[in-house]
Amino acid sequence: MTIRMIAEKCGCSTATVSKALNGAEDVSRETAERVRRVAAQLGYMPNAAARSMRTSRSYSFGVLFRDNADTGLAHEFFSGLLNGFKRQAEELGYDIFFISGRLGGRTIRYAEHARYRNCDGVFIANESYKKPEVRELADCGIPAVTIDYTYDGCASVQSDNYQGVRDLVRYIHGMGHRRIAFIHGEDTPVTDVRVASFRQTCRELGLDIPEAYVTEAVYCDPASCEAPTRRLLALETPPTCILYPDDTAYIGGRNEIYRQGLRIPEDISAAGYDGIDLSQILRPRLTTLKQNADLMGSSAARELVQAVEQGKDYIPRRIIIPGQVLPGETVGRAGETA
Amino acid sequence: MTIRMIAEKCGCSTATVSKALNGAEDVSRETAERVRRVAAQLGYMPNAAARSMRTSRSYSFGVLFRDNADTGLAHEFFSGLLNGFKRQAEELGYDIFFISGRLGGRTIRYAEHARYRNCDGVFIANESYKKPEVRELADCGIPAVTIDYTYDGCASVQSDNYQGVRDLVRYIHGMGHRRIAFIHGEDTPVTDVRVASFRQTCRELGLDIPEAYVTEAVYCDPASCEAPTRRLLALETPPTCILYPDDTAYIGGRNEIYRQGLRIPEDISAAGYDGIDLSQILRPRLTTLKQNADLMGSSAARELVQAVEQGKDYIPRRIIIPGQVLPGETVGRAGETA
DNA sequence: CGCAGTTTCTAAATCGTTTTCGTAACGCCA
DNA sequence: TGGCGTTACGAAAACGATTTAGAAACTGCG
Repeated sequence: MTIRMIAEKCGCSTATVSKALNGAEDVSRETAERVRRVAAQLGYMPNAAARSMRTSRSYSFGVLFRDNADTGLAHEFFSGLLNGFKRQAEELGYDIFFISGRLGGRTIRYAEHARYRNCDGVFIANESYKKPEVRELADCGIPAVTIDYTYDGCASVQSDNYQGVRDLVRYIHGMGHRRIAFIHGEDTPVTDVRVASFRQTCRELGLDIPEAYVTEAVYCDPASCEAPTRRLLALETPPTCILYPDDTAYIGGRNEIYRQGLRIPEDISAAGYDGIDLSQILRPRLTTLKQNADLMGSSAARELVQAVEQGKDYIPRRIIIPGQVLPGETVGRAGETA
Repeated sequence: MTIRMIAEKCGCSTATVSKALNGAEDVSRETAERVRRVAAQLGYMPNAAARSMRTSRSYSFGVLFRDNADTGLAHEFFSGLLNGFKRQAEELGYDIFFISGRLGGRTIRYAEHARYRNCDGVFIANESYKKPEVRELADCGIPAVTIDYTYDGCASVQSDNYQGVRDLVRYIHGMGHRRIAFIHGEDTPVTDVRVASFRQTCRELGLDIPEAYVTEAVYCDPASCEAPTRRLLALETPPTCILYPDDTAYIGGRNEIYRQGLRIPEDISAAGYDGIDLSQILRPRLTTLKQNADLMGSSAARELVQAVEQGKDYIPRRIIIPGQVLPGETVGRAGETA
């Protein structure tokens, strides 16, 4: 079913058919209707490749997700991000495909891949922004939106990690806790923000946080939280509440706490981050901060469409999406102050 | 950078450039090398749309994943499936994009979407195979591979659910259990196979399974497992081990078991299905059956490439991927027989 | 009737690649 | 020299859409 067949059946030219289907001005209402009727009847679908070649618009977005580790899509935060992006992008008329570093047994740079597929925009999430190859992609002239990271000249959507940690700490403080520890994730820009917010918020609240209370583990790696948890519990004045890098990592802490014969939250309180399903399934229900991954994804899609359609006029924006404290049962009321 | 620019710079025709880059026979080695050198130097990338139009091959696969529910990608089994498929497809030279029911604010049938994008093959996973629209996609002439479901004329990759349940039950039987209950998922073809295997295996083992031992919950829905678990534990002769629909759903059972003041595995044993990360993180570590999602995905990609490249000659195959019992700590040794 | 203006349509070029078919050049042999 | 086979290359035609520039038809007006 090409445009030519419709033209023949309608007794008009392909130009007219094209214009009729695209709602151009200079085609009479009757002709337009006839063309559309015939097209529908023949089950016509335009050929994306042909259209793309002529218009140099593919109506597709490339998505860059970490492809090495298994954690690419498995993590609920990122799958939520992708879902939100996908849904909104499709609603606005763009399909999405994955940008990868391999194609046909050969290694290919991300930017090459994006150019090869002619994508109109790229969505960069869950990749190491330090890699020069990623920066090349962000800078290669194709509009891009990044997640939780700012390149200049590039729009970004960021989870409000500063306010998130702040809200969480204030909530915990409001439950009476004065000795709060933070086992944070490995060194990344996001971690920097969270730790900075933690320290600043504690300062504002007049809490004295010993250095030993701020320690490092690995995101999504429960085992990495066991030793830090053990060390915290063994301190002379242990914390009354521990913040974990994320909900998944919390499991490691929880295992360690139980192993020590302690109860949550009676003996020690704990909080996670992300607000994935798991956190709400566990008993006691985890107190955590829910990141609005879906909204982040859909905002990114809307922003990317703006960037594409405004072209040169577009001014990159930074969109901050707030999270929300999800009070669970793992942060109990602490009676006394430290 | 088009092929024409390379031609000019090399002083030859576009035909020669094309042939040189594609490794055709009738081009001298020197010319081929010169062309390739210039192409690399200019950072040439072919235009996928143009190539696709000419060859009517897009080197892309459409992927159909359930897009309504949130569970689309969040579930580790499906994200594993997708990851495996994606990696292998890209290795073989195919990009992947998502087929969806919406495009540009309009509703579109899956098959239309697939035709629009000219994809060379489609990968159908995690969708209700009962929907006529899905069947239309599978039948629309584009080679397709389905997961855990057989359409005729269509290749499929299936997890060996029969053997999986069988292995799991035999493992549990080997641990001394004689009263085994199965809380299975909602009515789907996969569930049918698992329940059939459960009954048959029990029969082979000479176990008498009362009707009340086989009951229904909902996949990935922990809450749905609470009541069935409660009912099982309240029976006059309760089971000594309960199989859950999947690892996630098990959490609901676990919560209920703990609420009753019982211990796992001392008082009651339990097993999951899927072998997602969560199962190995929990303490006690969950005894479960690991489905090899990654291998299923990559097998599907290989099979789809076969189907595409063999064309008419291709004979659809059904590929069965075995799972593996992951012995954890939730199935204990049962002392006596029932 | 002639002219200008408007509406509706079409011919043809174009996007970047692959592929077919033709042919020039060359070497070889009789 | 003529004929033949081989090798290396190029001209040109596709693929299916959009778009530009212009033509045809019609209207209205003096």
